[in-house]
Amino acid sequence: MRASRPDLEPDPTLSRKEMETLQREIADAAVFEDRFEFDPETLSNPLEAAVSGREPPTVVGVDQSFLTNEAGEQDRALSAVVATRGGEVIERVHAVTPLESPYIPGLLSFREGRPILAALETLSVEPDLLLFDGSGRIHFRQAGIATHMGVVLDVPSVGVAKSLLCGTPRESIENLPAGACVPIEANSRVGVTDGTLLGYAVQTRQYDSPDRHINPLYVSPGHRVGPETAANAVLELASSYKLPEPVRLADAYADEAKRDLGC
DNA sequence: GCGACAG
DNA sequence: ATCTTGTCGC
Repeated sequence: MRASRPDLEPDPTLSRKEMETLQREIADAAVFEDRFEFDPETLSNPLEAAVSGREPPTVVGVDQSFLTNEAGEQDRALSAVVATRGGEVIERVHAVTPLESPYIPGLLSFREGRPILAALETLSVEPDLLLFDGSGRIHFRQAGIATHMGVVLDVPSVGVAKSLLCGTPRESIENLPAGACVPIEANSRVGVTDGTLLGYAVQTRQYDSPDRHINPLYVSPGHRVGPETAANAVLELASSYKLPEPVRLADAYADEAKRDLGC
């Protein structure tokens, strides 16, 4: 698949100031509400799809690993993409590209965006929904990597982060029961009116015993998906593990492909 | 000036 | 992200 807005692609050579300006453009172009054709009830349930007479949507997970050179420094990114439909893997692709930018909190898409787009260009199926490891709207300028990629490709996307970049949970997120969702609202660190709903802390799994507990995921709209749909999609797609299946599979594939290259 | 900060 | 053993719980 190709970019529908190549002018908004993350350019690693931009100055920090220019990157932030581009992110505000991305946020302006982003749609943080449902605007897609597929039936969200059929995301991972083939039976629902059969009953509704529609084929399940193609959900694609994206993750990265990094390769080291002889000197022991990270010099390349490996982007892994796993496409699923009705709970089954239908295609896997990956791409290795040179690293062009360091990791800077808030500017992740300028480090990982190009590699991701390179991998997605080799994907033959058309994604109905893209899942990224990282934030979407939960971002200083409402333009996390899921939002940036979703806007550039104009495909519905969701951000799935393991820790909270910014924003404030409306209530305690300690030891939530499986299935629970707690709103994450904008605070003074986010460039939008305080209290704006940015996403949800989503508890996909939880231990039974009260001894130790699992932390929630932080789910936010990337593009063309509202916060409720994003949270429900992640709950729907997380069958047996904390991470939604497409992301978990992409995570494993990123490591597998890395090993096959000898680290 | 100080603190905070996805992967 | 990555470097890594043991350890707790089902």
